[in-house]
Amino acid sequence: MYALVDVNTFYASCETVFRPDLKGRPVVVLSNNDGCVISLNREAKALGFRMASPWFKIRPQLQQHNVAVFSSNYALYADLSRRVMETLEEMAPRVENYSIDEAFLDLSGVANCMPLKTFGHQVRNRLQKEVHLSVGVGIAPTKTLAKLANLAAKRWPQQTGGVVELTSPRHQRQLLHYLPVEEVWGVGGRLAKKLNLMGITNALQLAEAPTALIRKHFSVVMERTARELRGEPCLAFDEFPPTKQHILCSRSFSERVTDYMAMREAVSTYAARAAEKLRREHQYCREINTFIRTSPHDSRGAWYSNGASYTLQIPTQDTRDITAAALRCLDAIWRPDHRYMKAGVILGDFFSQGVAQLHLFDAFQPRHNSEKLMKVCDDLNKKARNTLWFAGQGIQQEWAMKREMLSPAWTTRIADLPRVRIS
DNA sequence: TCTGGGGTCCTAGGACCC
DNA sequence: TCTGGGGTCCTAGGACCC
Repeated sequence: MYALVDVNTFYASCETVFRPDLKGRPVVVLSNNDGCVISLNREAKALGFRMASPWFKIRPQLQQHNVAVFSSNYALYADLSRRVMETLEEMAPRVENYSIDEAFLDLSGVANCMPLKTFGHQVRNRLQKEVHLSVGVGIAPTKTLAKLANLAAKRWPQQTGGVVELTSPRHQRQLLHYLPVEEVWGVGGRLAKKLNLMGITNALQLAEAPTALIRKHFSVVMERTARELRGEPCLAFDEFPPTKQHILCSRSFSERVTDYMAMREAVSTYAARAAEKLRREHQYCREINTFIRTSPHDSRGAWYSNGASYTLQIPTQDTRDITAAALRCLDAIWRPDHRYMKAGVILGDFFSQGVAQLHLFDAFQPRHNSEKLMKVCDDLNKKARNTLWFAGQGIQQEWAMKREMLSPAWTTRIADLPRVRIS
């Protein structure tokens, strides 16, 4: 048996934890750059506001309804997420940290101690009391069913008390019959449309469709989803996250970038940040990819989107190598006279140590003392962000993202408070 | 009339998730 | 004026191998 625990309206809830004055008030959280809505609490949803609405379009209505609006504050969300996960780890034998606001629990053995539903309520009560966040709990024999049980717990909080146990086949069929197929985990808009054309509109019909038919029209992913709905586990429980295959750092700019030097600063900054993430994963990479693009919504000027990649001879984790490669890629794809909206750097082809395989006649040698130098940089920046950076990243960073309604870093150190630039 | 069989690796693109 | 960021997995097709 698995449980899926998921924090209700996570980002919006985090913003209210330290602001009791917001109780009962609608709250929304905006994406990076204060672009669009990415989290809304129950009150904001009840007013008819929707996910992904551009802020500039709904701003007047938000003001009119006295909605509290926040820029996203990832330092705060990550810290509250950590507290949730730590609490869950104390309660369940095994925990899979699935996303910033959800975890699967392996409930093996729990039923010997108490009814599973009781356990679900204990989890809920404890998180409410200790972390001041409200969660939904779904319990079922497969991950996909646990997801649906969780959905039901959140959709009918009054009737369910926030906990749904979906262990009996009869209850499973009832719920599946009720839910449209696009609500199933793994079925997105495109696949739902295709399923609907085949006459499969609810989750029960997908569960009962012949495997051969599903396999004929879809990939093995859909077959697994259908089997999971029938109660046959196909998705493994991953207690330890597998090592990443790619690391990406990208941002939209606060204003369109047209200047080559500004773009170099941005790409250098993302490369440095990606390198930092790489070192935190204790990996070395060989492939560096840079992409730049204009806005698809921009009616002025032609749309342009391009990327280039560079493969190093020797895997590296040194910011200097990664930045140099990222800038080489930029030079290959940079075209003047575009209004760029976004750029990013992707690292790939990872190795767990620097010198994986030296080329027989290789002129390239690993940099001397690279690891030590990078460690010094990381340690300094860990104490206080942006203590030390490479000159190429720039100082003014006019293109850096906008976060005009950022909440304070309630839970973390003073050093992490939003930095005020003194010029 | 009629031209093998069995693999690997890589990449681009499409789908999904939060 | 203004529309996020960071990931995963699978498949088809091409190049290449013996």
